[in-house]
Amino acid sequence: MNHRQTLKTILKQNGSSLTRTRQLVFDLLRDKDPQSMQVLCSRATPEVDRATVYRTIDLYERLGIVHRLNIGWKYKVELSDLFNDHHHHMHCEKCGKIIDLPANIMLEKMIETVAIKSSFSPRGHTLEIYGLCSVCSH
Amino acid sequence: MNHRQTLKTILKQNGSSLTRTRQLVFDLLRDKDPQSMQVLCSRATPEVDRATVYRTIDLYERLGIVHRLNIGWKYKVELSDLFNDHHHHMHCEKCGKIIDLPANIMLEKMIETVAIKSSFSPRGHTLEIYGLCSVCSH
DNA sequence: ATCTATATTGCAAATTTGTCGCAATACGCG
DNA sequence: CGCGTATTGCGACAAATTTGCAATATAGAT
Repeated sequence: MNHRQTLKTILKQNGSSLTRTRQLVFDLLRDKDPQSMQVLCSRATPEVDRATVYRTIDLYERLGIVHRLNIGWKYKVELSDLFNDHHHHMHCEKCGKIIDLPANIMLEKMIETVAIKSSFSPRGHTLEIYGLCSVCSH
Repeated sequence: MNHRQTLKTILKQNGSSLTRTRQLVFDLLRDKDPQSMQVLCSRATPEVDRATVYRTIDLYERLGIVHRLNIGWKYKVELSDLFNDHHHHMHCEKCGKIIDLPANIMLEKMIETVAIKSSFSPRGHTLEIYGLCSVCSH
């Protein structure tokens, strides 16, 4: 099943539909990794109103379509693991670059395990590493 | 070195000083784990002005004194590992409870390792697990 | 302790970010 | 095509965060 279909299916399960607007927001999320609402909204305008972008992201987050993460100060959004390989981020505090860190099965397993050990039922997690990228670290 | 001294030293290294105001904000952070700016500001008022609370938290974050984390949608702040044992958080999506998860040496080590393997110099990381707490999961 | 240069703070205003109500429009389904 | 419901735009709000600037506090020298 391709991504568009997946998206449509998830929306439908929720009694919602894949409108032109929602498709557009999805596409904007698709072609660029973590982005701020600021950027997202300005890229969506004037096709889509700011309020609608917010509403769409709200919906997408509730349905697990997007994922919100802290990069530096404000948050950014990106497509969830349903549309992306599960990964984490490393954030260079100097140049601001965001580097994807492919998930490591061992690591994921361990994270899940420690949660379960505390009798928590994990649905997912966010791991953000901050420090200096290879270029900035010397 | 006690915490007050540590704080003072860090500030001094930055050419800043530990003022009455900054001490107060520090104390507010101290006696309650992750809190929103909302709460923090209202607890600080009227001793300290809202704008100053923000400025202080900014400074504290730049200096690694506080740590910002996403709990659901909004963020909260807490003292960094310098003043707390390093730990992660589990966030119950139903009741909103935040559960501290003591750091696991094995896990921490592994996180550091994967970062270094990608020639990144990690200074720290944030791990937030979301899902359902033991009470809400049935 | 007093003085001085600089850092910090409060206050009020501006900006930015996120929400809401509601009438107009688009969508899914028969 | 036509109906009933979901979605959107728009403008107004409300909340959160930032800024300029004059007043005040602080560190360091005397």
